[in-house]
Amino acid sequence: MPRPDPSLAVDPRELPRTVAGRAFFRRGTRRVARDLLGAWFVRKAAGRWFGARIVEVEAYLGAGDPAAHSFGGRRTERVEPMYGDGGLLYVFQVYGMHFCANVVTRHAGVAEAVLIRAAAHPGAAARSLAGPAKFCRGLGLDRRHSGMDLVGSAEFEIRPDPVGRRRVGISSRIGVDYAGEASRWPLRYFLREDPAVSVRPSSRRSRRPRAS
DNA sequence: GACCAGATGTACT
DNA sequence: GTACATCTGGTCT
Repeated sequence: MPRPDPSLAVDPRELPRTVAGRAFFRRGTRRVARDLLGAWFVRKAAGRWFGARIVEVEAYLGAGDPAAHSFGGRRTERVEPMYGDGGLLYVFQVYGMHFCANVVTRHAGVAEAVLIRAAAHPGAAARSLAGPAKFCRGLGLDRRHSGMDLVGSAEFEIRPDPVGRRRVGISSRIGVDYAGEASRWPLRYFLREDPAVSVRPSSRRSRRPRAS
């Protein structure tokens, strides 16, 4: 079981007090996505606390969203956690070597989720969590965590930012060109001017067509 | 900034 | 069997 990066250690006394409960995750997916900005993703492992502050997310809107793994009601073993109750973790592997973590939203049977694209930690290099796979690597998340609960868990919790939302940027989602029109939907949310945001507007690359 | 390789699970034929 | 993925790091210009 991969461990969190030691540089992501946190002092529980310095985290926001409130722990997100079931109701937080059962709200509308875009609402949850925005409210995850600034929130701390916390993992307790080996008797220590680790975590990072979420600075960039994307909403995936279930059966009606061609970019979502649950598009058209697709229901396979991999995506099953998306059909669970709000507050579950959905972790999947891409490109054979990377993992991406999502927070499941709404209620059981509605397969929507929020992808965590980037986070930050005062003790870690500025861009070390700038990307969904980097976030998973930093926190030691992989497929075995898919389906775990972020509510009432001994290992995971989300602590929303009590300060409220700061300057939020909105754009289209990254890396979903295969989804056609839906790739332009404004479902990516990020904290403006945070150095850990994974893709800067000026450096976004257009996806190359896959070589055959 | 642009381009490319990497390594394998997952979905579908 | 086959195509491709909610990506990253390195190289080259």
